[in-house]
Amino acid sequence: MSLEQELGFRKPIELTAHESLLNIYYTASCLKKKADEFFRPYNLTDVQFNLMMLLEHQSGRESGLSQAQLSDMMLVNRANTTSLIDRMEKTELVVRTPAPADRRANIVKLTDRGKKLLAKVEPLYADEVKRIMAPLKEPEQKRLIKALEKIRAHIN
Amino acid sequence: MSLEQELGFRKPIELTAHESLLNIYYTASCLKKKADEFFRPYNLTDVQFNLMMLLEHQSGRESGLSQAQLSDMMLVNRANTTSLIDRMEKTELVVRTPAPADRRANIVKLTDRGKKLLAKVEPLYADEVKRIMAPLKEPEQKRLIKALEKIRAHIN
DNA sequence: TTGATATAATTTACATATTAACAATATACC
DNA sequence: GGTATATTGTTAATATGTAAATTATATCAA
Repeated sequence: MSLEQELGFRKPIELTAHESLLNIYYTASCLKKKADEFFRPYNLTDVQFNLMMLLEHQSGRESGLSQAQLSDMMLVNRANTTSLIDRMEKTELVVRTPAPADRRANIVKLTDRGKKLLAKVEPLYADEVKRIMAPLKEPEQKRLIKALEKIRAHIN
Repeated sequence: MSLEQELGFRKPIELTAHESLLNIYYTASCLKKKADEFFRPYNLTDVQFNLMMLLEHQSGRESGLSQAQLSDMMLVNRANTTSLIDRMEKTELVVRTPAPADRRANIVKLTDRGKKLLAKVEPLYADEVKRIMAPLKEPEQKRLIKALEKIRAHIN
């Protein structure tokens, strides 16, 4: 179903480039809503889950990532990471520990509770993602990824 | 450039379906950042501009749309539309007028100031959108749109 | 007609995003 | 070594998104 139909537009979007852009926005928004719904029973948000995934799968041998590293990997600024981690410390999913080599920096680590929750939710999340993307076969997904990479490369 | 490279991931994303999903998210996020930057000199946000576009191009002969109609077309809920229009009334871009046929409803209309600003910004915005989407030729954009439609159709 | 239900907008509480300004600490260079 | 500059994280102000509860008004159905 086209964007115009889904949103109840009375007139078509004239510019294909604009229609492409709005489709990317709108699809991301639909995916986010679905993700919110998926994570709610676990008292998690998609952003919090994403941060836990980064800590689990992207942290090196030292275990844990600095707030600046997390900010970069999540494409958000540092101010936002501060309050996100504040909330996640309150629910005991992560802890801040001082960085041994840099007294300005915090290393963020998963707590045992965070690790346990992630271990439970992650396989269910993977199944859900596979289910949602199933209408596109692997080569179609690869083409989609390439197209989006081309656009990002051209934004700035 | 791949998502992993752009975000400085140390390990690849294993699931193609997950990589597809993250690419949609991150591309939308990059586009949003670019849009924020584009609209800042006009004291506008992308959401405010989108609402003005809807009022200009999607409202019927009566001129203006109810807040509920705007909510549906913008993918945001009514709570959010209330505060968005509050802000836009303060900056005198839109006005609320009572709906003649339904005393519960407000009809939102562009002010003269709103119309003038839109007339100035819209062609510049169209150029920018064309520029950003230029790396994808028309048929590639159509394929991208179809792929995103397929995903949305399968979310729920 | 009335009583149940639905819809329009608002309010509240909260999560997440931005920028700008700031303090503390590192780093680079003369 | 000492100074200029950069980086890390925090705070404050603001914009945007969510859900849930509330008020006012419409609509449907017995």
